[in-house]
Amino acid sequence: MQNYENILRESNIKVTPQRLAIVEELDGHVHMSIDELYEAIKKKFPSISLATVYKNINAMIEKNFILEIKVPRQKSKYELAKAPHSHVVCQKCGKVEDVVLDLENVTQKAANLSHYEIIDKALILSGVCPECKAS
Amino acid sequence: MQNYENILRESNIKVTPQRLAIVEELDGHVHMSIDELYEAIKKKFPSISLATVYKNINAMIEKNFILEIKVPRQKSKYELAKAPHSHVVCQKCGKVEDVVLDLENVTQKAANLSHYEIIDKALILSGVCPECKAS
DNA sequence: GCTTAATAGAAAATCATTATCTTTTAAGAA
DNA sequence: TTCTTAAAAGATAATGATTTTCTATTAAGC
Repeated sequence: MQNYENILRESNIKVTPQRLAIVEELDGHVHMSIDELYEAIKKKFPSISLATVYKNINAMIEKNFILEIKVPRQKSKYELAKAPHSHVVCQKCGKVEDVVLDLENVTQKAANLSHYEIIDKALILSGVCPECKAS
Repeated sequence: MQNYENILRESNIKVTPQRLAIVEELDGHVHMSIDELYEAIKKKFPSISLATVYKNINAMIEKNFILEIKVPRQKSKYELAKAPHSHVVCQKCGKVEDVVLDLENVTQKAANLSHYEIIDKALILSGVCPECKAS
């Protein structure tokens, strides 16, 4: 696990134990919903408020330190911002995983067709994960 | 505009004037949020309930007749299901537009990497539309 | 250690969506 | 066409999700 205290400070995010806890949870679990985060952090900070989790998540989203993943048929999941990547989601068990894809061509094509200046890409592929396929 | 009455019937969706109104609105506007739909339909059916709009949208989503588009930083938009395509969204004015892209290679790559069986794809590209770029 | 602006926490408020209940209606059968 | 019935509409309440408000606490620079 990295030294998130300094990374947060460099991003101009005031460092609080609650925020560190959120970041460390995300570091360990990669993708978590608000409820999963809240439950996990309550173990360290039993008195933390759900509103605090929301406020901190939103603050860190604004600083592009955390990303929100809007998953079909699920509540959003959150992850630490890192190298751009896409997501696969299992329609059976709900699991979300990263997958690194080159979207350069597709993005270029989209820019040409739409005349938009493309800044961000979000690709979510839904299907069935290997475990659910097997069972 | 198509004959949605028959298309709905073929999809085993009971045809009501309210449902036809929803479908016709979507046919005319392509992408609409719940609130836009509700406001538009109230002009034809002043007594329609927001709950009815939700219930009908959800019923038609279940029949794969309508699709939900989860847009970053916005409420979901809805569209009539048609040939698969992707979306571009303007971060300034919020407009959403269709763009037809070939995701075959990318999907294949994702399946290979993740070992998921991919069933659905959702690609949203965010950026700045030509109009907002100009102004 | 002091100062201050930002944050945490608790609770309430707001917003979004779904459920409940009664009345109405679409659609097939008679 | 009328009858029958299950489904849908509309009104409202309930639930769920997220944000706001307010006060006490605390991080961080001086």
